[in-house]
Amino acid sequence: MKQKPTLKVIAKELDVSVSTVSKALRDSKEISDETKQKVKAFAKLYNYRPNNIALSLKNKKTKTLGVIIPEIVHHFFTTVISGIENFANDKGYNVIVGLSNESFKKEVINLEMLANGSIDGFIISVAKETLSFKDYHHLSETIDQGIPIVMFDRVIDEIECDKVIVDDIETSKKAVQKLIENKCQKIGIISTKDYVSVGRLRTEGYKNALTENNFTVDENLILKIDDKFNSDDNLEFLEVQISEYINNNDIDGVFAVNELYAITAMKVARQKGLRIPEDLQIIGFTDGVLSKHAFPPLTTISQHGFEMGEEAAKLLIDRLESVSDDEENYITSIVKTEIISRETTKF
Amino acid sequence: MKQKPTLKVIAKELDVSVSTVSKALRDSKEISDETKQKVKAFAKLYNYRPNNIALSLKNKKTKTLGVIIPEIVHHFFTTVISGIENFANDKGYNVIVGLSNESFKKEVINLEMLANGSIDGFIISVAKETLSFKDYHHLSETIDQGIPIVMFDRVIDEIECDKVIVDDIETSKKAVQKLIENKCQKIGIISTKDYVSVGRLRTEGYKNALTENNFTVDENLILKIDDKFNSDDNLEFLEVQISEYINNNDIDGVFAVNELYAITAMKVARQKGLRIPEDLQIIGFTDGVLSKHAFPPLTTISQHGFEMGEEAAKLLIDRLESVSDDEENYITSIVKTEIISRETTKF
DNA sequence: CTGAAAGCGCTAACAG
DNA sequence: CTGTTAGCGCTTTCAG
Repeated sequence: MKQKPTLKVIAKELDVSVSTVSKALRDSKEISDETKQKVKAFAKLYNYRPNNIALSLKNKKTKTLGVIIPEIVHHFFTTVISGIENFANDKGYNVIVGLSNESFKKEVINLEMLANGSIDGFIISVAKETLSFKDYHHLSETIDQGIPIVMFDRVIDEIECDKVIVDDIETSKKAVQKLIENKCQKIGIISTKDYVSVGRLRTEGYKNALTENNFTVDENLILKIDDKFNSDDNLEFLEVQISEYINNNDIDGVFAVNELYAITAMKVARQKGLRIPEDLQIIGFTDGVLSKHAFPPLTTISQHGFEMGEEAAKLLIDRLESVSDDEENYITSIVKTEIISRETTKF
Repeated sequence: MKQKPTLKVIAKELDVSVSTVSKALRDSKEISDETKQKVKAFAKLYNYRPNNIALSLKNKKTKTLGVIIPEIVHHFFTTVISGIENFANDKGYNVIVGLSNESFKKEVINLEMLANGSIDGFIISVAKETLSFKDYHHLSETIDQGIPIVMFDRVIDEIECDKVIVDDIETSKKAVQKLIENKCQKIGIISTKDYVSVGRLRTEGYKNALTENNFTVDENLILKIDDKFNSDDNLEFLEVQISEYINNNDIDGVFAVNELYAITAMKVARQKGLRIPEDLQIIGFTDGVLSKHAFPPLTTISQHGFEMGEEAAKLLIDRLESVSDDEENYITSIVKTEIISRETTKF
């Protein structure tokens, strides 16, 4: 087992000083070509690589980003991470991921663990529990300490920071619009509780589309699923809620706020003997594996998670590397969505 | 924006030395209760937290694990990460993820980027390209440098290190056995090219089951999909390969080496007018969202990714924290699998 | 052109 | 009981 060489050992070996080695390797013009050659050759031979930790300590920056998400077993978040990784790596940054499992406490712990020098900034999608508690002190405190945060997807209006979102209202409106154009008469929405910003906004878009088309908004047609916790844990619970909803309401079109809800609605509807899309048209949100491989393949709104990730990483790195502290100059970036028409809608 | 306090500022503020503060905070018995009280109160007030980077530099360990996987947009890997995170966090470790995108080069870069002090050890599932190139120098070199590696799922026999795998041969045998018991007469397998260890082994298990039951092994019934790259990128290619295979072979049972292959086979078979499970029974490998939400829900082998992740993290942390360097004492841990019977098999 | 020294934040051996 | 010092690996003045 051969140890990693340090500047010190190279210096000793070559009988020069540490600072000479350091300078030679960074091609300082203070150093003679001869020594440079010698040092570089030696360094290459022994495969010298500067120690990241030492650099971090010295430079007060780690070149790593902390990403905190509610859960990783989720196609959307996973594509976002890909986007972040992709952009960050190109810029020489690493990515540490922390999972909150939708828990406020775990989110706080993760944040604190990483805020002590491990990372330069955060990219975060807030846990449902945090949203429902409305306790954001951990977030404002880290920003206060000079660690920038970029929020994506589930954002908090009260916190000032860079954000990347989808235009939930507008997008949802378009989806419902499509259902209306497809001759649906009674259109429902399967959403989340209102404290989840995306659920609230998408519901708003749904309502907007209805009123603009002179449909009346029937609150009974708005199902707000209660799943504070990992949705995989209570699949059956989800199913009964949706099943009840579909049985009690004679809808012919439904907009679901995420893939899982859409898929489940489809399953339940089929059990009830409804044909899709003839009897019931369905549009989901988030274009993941489930939608693509569902039977029939689901018409859905593509959220472009990869681009969101890239954009979030870009905003964060820009802020980290900008010389000026434009504290007030926060930007919220809206990434485009598109409807991918597959087979759960007539057109 | 209030700066993070350091020992130094606390020391100055309280007019004691840095080491006194350090010792007081760690409850050293060298320090008087009075000073301890004072220091701790102050530290709490200003929310002091030791700087991770400084600790890392001092201790020569970072308490973070590097996880390198081929792609993150993949349910199995994602559950493994969850397992790793879960175990690692409990032990006070963080997790950095690197994605190789199945590329040899990116794998090497990721490894090198992190091996320079950023992490204490690696957990890795090897990229397909690396497997096919058979170039493992980056792996042996990092082990050589004293950085332990734990491989999972896609492992390399030639490299000595801890490993976490599933008993692919035995498990696949059981799956095929089930098909035989379900009265399938002509059973095929949809696998990967042989350089992917799991594909090779699962094919071996398939053959074993057949011969043990006095079936003849027909090489035509063994489809080896060629997808060096991200399978999402060439879905259609996958589909034509499987479609051709199903059309040319009159099989009534098929074992697919992963979810996607199984789902695709199902889709293709249905297009061909085959009823499932009446005309064709299908068993997949890896219990992910696709299998669960497929129509009909897929009978599959649960690979227990979460447990694999936990086990990998455990092996790595054990090795990191063990005093003795049991270089030779590598262990390969086999995690159990189980067949989850759903609706693509008769029983 | 080269080296000594200081410092990033922290710990620990050693003096006092 | 408290402080000084050295050192982790590196960069960067500042002297020489």
